[in-house]
Order: sequence, then structure tokens, then C-alpha cells
Amino acid sequence: MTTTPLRKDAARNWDRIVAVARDLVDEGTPLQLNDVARRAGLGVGTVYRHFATPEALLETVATPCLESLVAHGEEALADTEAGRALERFLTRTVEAQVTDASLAPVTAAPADFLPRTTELKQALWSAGEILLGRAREAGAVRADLTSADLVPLMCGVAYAVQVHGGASADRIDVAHRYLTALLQGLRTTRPDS
Amino acid sequence: MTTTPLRKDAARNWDRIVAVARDLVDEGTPLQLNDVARRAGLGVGTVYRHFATPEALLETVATPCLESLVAHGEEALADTEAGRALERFLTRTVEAQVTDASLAPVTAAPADFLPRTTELKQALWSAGEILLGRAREAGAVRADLTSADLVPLMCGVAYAVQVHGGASADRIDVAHRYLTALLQGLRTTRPDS
Amino acid sequence: MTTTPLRKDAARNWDRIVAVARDLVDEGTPLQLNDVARRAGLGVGTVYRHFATPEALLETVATPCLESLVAHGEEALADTEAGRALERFLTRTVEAQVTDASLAPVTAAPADFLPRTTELKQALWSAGEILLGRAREAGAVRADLTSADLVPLMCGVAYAVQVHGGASADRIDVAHRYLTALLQGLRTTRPDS
Amino acid sequence: MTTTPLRKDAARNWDRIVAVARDLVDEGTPLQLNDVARRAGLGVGTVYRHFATPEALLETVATPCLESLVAHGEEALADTEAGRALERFLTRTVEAQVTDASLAPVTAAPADFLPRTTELKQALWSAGEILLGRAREAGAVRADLTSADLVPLMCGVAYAVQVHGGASADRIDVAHRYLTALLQGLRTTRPDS
DNA sequence: CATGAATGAGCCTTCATTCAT
DNA sequence: AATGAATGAAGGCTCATTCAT
Repeated sequence: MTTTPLRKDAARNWDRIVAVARDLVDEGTPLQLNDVARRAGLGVGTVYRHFATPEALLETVATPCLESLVAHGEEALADTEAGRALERFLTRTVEAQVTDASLAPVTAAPADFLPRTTELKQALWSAGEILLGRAREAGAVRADLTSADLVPLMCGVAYAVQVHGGASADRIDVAHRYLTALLQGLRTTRPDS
Repeated sequence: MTTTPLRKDAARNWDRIVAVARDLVDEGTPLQLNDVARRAGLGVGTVYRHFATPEALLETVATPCLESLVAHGEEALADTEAGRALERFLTRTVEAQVTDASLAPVTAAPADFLPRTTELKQALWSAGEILLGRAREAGAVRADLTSADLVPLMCGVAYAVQVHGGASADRIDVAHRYLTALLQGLRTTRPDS
Repeated sequence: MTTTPLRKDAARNWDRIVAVARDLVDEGTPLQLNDVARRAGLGVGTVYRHFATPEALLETVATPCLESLVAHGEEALADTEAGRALERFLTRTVEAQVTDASLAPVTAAPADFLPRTTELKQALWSAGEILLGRAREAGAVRADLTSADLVPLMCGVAYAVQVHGGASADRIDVAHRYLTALLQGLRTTRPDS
Repeated sequence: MTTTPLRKDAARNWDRIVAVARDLVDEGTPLQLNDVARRAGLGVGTVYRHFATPEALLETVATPCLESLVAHGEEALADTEAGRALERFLTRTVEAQVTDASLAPVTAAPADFLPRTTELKQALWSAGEILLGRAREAGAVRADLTSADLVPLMCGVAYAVQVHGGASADRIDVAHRYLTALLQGLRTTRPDS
């Protein structure tokens, strides 16, 4: 209800554009508005009308995924076991980044192009911040881990998976292995014995 | 013996080009051969003669750093304490990546443009492989950590530091924090007595 | 009686469009129909329905001013002092061009887009022609000055003022200085006895 | 000797570009660098290398004419009859503007794109300023005429001629008529008696 | 009548690479 | 060897105009 509902034909074009962009992102092709227009069988102007910049389009592609992460973040906030809640949250985040190529660049970007993106990212990071705070209070994580580290670390894991390469089917396993190690390292160091 | 020795003036040009490229890399400017030529006060053709592609130039810029890493790897191989040796090796690698902007792209690239780069990267990874093998045998690291994970993980840490942002002076500290956690997580999980 | 009377809402839109165009002209922004539509809070189509081209809109903006010039021309025709009548007429014309940015392009254009504009321009030039004829007969102006020179000369003065630049408040003074000189030069040269 | 001499082939292209631009200017086509390239049978890049902007090209086209005006201005400075010298200078300037379509826009432009253009324009206007000063001292021109009026007035006359239209052969005559009147009006008004 | 989405020609500009000098 | 002019594909973006809703 934030935006005026689009006319039916315009909505169809909007969908087409986003679908084409989705495909391009999935096949690793950089988003170029002219290119998108050609593939969607639309005029360039149409694409520019809907998305002023490639970044705006990319963020739009990433939005559903961000929304689902936010939803998951809210669920995690309901978990009373602080350490577990944080780990689930982070795991889900990394899984998403590894699965959906649109996510990593949007997440790592220092500035957003759509207000909606900013909203979602803030919602996400504030959930992370709360979860981290609780986990720290519970003595479940290292004291030197701050909320400003969450995004970088998740991006780092996702990037590591990408550098590792390999079939996209295997990526998720690699991601789990890397994340498992990292999370283990982030837990409070118990004195041996 | 790998390359024909250059004429004295050609060698001076080669040096100039690499020095200019070094500066560009340091200031975060993307390497464009035309640009390099202009700044070096040389013709484009001269730059192309020495470096067929921007990547070749970038690899050349990164070479000294790679060489020093290889040297360090060899030293690490002399360390009898397997776990410590591996950790030192990895730490040094991450430090280098965070400190020298030419390193990350060369390290993460799936293919090399210069044979020398391939040589050095192989030397480096095989040192890593050996150190990892010893550490695993010594029971110092998780059994599921393979040598194919080393590069991705180091790149991931470096990338996380970059996403974290902040003054370049602080980067090295952030890198240490992240690496400390990761290394902790990579160690063999001891049963809590 | 030239145009079908508009429906009340259509008339309101027409007014809005012209008002917006007036503002744009005053602030020196080139008239773009899309732009006008946006600022008027109307659809592009509506603007196009009323004004087929930017020029038609511009002429509409200029119309009131042209009408007042025509009225003034008629008054001048009542003046029995031929030389003075012509000079007043020309002065008024230049003042208008310097004061109202919509006028100069319409005046200088070789072709019109609205019949009404053609009507007004013709009325104006024929007044000028008559005034010039009388002044010539009265021996008040150079014999080689023809009615085809009137528009160019007035446009030239207005253009000179524009090139001179400066605050819009000063423009009118500059215009007077330039016009004074020109009119002096157009008067019959008396032999210095 | 201000610029490095061009290579022979580059010089040929430079000439071609300027010649094409000359033609375009003469036929009243707006200068577009891509267009120029196509007509000259050259790559766009070549044109951009020589002329960074359309304005730079236009100024280059206008340069010879400006130079000849400057030369004429220097001759005029040698004339001891102050009023005549000024009038000749202005006449020559208007003739040039009417004859060469590249001149008017360059002359009227508030800012230049080539240093050479600025040089020439300054030389020209300072000649005009001196000639005007002498004429004023000699009591040959109106006291309220300042050197800041020279350019606007000349541009105004040229513009008037353009608005007048007609065959280019007749333009020069029209220009002379207009200028004659203006110069007459700029002379000191003698009391009739 | 009003709307505003769609169109796409057209312009600008950059840059990796080649090749004549 | 060195030079740097030339190339032109490629990408970006705007805007006047049309037409389905």
C-alpha cells in the first residue's frame, strides 16, 4: 500500500523485467538495463521508467529474499535459547547469500538505492544486533564480537564459498562447513579441563 | 633464466610501469593500461609490449608479495609445532591480503595470466597443503578441513575485513580478530571434560 | 468564436498548463511537454491534447503579450505625429521582448504553429508597416528603412540586451540605451548646416 | 610553437574533422561529434581525441576568422582618425559574423573551451576598448557607450541580419544598412542649427 | 476526455586493443 | 623498441510522441 498499484500492463512489464533480471543474476551476467530491455522484449525507456539504475533493479530482485530473512529474524527473536537463536539466524543468512546471487552485493553495499532495501537491511541488522546482545549476555559468544562484525563475517563466509567454487549443489555444504567452524570459533572459549 | 634480460632502457620502462601500477592499486583505481601509460609518461604500445593485459600487470605488481609469502611458507615448513606453523602461515597470508590490495584479486582468480604467478601460487598452496596435513595428523585441526579450503577461507577473511570498512590502519586489527575466531573454530573440538 | 468553448474541467487544465509553461519560460527552462505535464500534475496525453507541440504552447504563453502589443499598435496609429508614433511603437515592442522571455522566439520564428499567432503577428507588423510608411512620408526616417526591417531590428536589440547579460532589472535600461541609439540612427540625417 | 606538432596522419585527420565541421556549420547543422566522425569517415574516438567537446571544435573552426579580425583590429589601431577607426573595426566585425556562421556563437558565448579562443577574444575586445576610448575622447561617439556594449551590439546586428533572412548574398548588404544606422546613432548628437 | 506507460531513435562517452610511423 | 593515433563496439541515458486503458 506504500506505492500506487500499477496498471495491469505495466505490472506485467515490471514482472517481466524483474524475471529477466533474476535470470541474468542467476547466470552471473552483470545487470545492464539495455540488456534487460532487449531480453524482455521491451523498450529501454520502459526499463528505465521502472528502475532508474541497475542497482535499483538488483535490489528489487533481492527484496523477496531479504523479506524472508527478516521474517526469519523475527522468528529467531522468539527463541529463548540465545546462542542457538543467533546461530540459526546467521546460518540462515549465509544460506541465503550462497543460494541467491542477488543478495551478496546488496548486503555488502554501503549505500542503498531503494528505501525499501534500507528498511529491510535495517530490520535485519537490528534483529542481528538484538540476538547478538542476548547471546553475549548469556555468555555464549566472545565478548569482542560486535554487531558491526555480523554483516562482514556473513559476507566473508559467502565470499569464501564463492571462491571455493564447485557445483552450486555443493555450495550449501561448503557454506555449512565454513560457518560451523566460524561459529565454533565465535563461541566463548571455555577453559580446557 | 626464465626471461631474456631486458635492455637497460626497456628495464627502466618496465620498472616505471610497475611502479605506476602499484600506486594505482594502492589508491584503489582500477588498472587501465592507457591510464598507466599516461601516468608513466610512456606510449600505450610500450605498456602493451610489456604487459599484454591489465591482469598480467596486476599479477606483476603482486609478485613480490607472493614471493615473500612463499618464503614465509618455507620457513613455516621448518616449524616442528604443526598447529602453530599452520596458523602462522595463514595469519601471514591474511595480513598480506589486507595490507596489499593487489593480492586479493590475484589470489581469488581461478586462472592466471603469468606463468610466474601460477608457480608462486602453487608453491604457496602446496606449502599450505603440507602444513595442513601435518596439523591434521597432529590432531590440531578439524578433520573435515581440506587443502582446497585454505584459499577460500583466507580470501573470505580478507573480504570480510574489506566489507567491515574503516580506516586502513584499523583493518589489520579487524583481520586479526576475525582470523583468531576462525582459527579457534578450525581447531579440533575438544570434548568438554 | 474561433475555438469551441472548453468544458469547465478541460478549461481548468488548459489554464494550469499555460501557467506552468509561463513559469518555466520565466525561469529559463526549455519547454518540455512531459515536464510541463508533471509539474501541472496532469498526464502527458492531456498536455498533448491541448498543445500539439512545445511551440504551440510557447505561442499560447506569448499570446497575451502579443495582444497587448497589438492594442498598443492601434493606439499608436491614432497618433498624428508620425515619427513619434513609430518610435513609441518600436520602444514598446522591444520592452516587451526584453521583459517577457516567451516573446523573442515567437517573434523571430519564421513560421507559426497557431493561427492565432499568425493573426497577431500580422496585425502587429501591418501596424508597424503603416507607422513606418507615415514616418517615411513625413521625412522622419531614412528612406532605405523598409517594413521588412522592423522585426529584425527589434529582435536584434533584444538579442543584444541578452548578450549584454546582467541583472534582469538592468535589462530594460540597457534596452533603452541601445534602442535610443538605433532610433537616432534611423532618423533622417539632417545636413549639418 | 604552443602545441606539439602533430604526426602527419594525425594532422590530416585533424584537418578533415575541421573541414567537415566547417561544412556542417555552413549548412546550419548543429555540431555533433558522432556525426562529424561519420561524415569524416573516422572513428568517433578519433574525433574525441582531437576535440573533447563540440564547442572546442566550433571554436577551432572559428579561430582563423577570429585571427583575421584581431589582425584587422591591430591595423585599425594605427588609424589616427579615431571615429573612423572604430567604425571600420565594428564594420569588419559584423561582416565577419554575418559571413561566417561559426563566429556568432563563439562571440556570444560567456565562456570559452579553448585557451586560444579566450586569447583571441580578449585581444579583439581590448582593441575595441582602446578604439572606443579614443573615439570618445575625440568626441566622436556618445558618452554613454561603454566597451561592454560593443560585443552585444555587434551580436545584435548580426542576429538582426539572421532574422531578416534572405539569400546569403544579400545578407552583407542588410548588415551594412543596419550597421550604418546604428553607427549613425552612436555618433555624438550634434545640435541642429 | 484524461491518463501515463511504452517506445526507441538518437546522442553522448569510454576504453581495450591494434598498427602505422 | 617505442610511440601514440586510430578504432569502433559497447554502454549509458533522454525525450518527443503514441496509444492502450
